[in-house]
Amino acid sequence: MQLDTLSFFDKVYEVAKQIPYGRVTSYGAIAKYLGAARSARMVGYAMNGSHGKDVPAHRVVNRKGVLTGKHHFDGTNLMQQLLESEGVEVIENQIQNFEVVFWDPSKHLS
DNA sequence: CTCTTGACTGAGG
DNA sequence: GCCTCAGCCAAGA
Repeated sequence: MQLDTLSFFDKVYEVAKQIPYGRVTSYGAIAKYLGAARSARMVGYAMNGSHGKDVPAHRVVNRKGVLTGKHHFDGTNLMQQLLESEGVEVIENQIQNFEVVFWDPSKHLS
């Protein structure tokens, strides 16, 4: 995939789609992988437009493993349910065993 | 071009 | 560890 021909938003989507089932990553990790480590906010901002696409936005959380973006999903706990259905334990918007389920794109992708 | 908007992050207290 | 502040920067108006 030629990321250089895509807009920043599209790059984020491409990486997000690579997140394995039952794993999660952070906005900063994605940004870093894209070579824009200072644009973590943009990653989250980009996810705003991820609706309608096959982007697992629920697998992207902030560095603490907190579902900061759950408010952008339909229900109040839809994001949490999606994660739990994948085997990720979530309590009060906080991912449990975050270090275990964390998936770093810069380490798993070429 | 300028200004605003953030689903963030790291540093400092 | 928590809270607050400031820097970050792409996209859209």
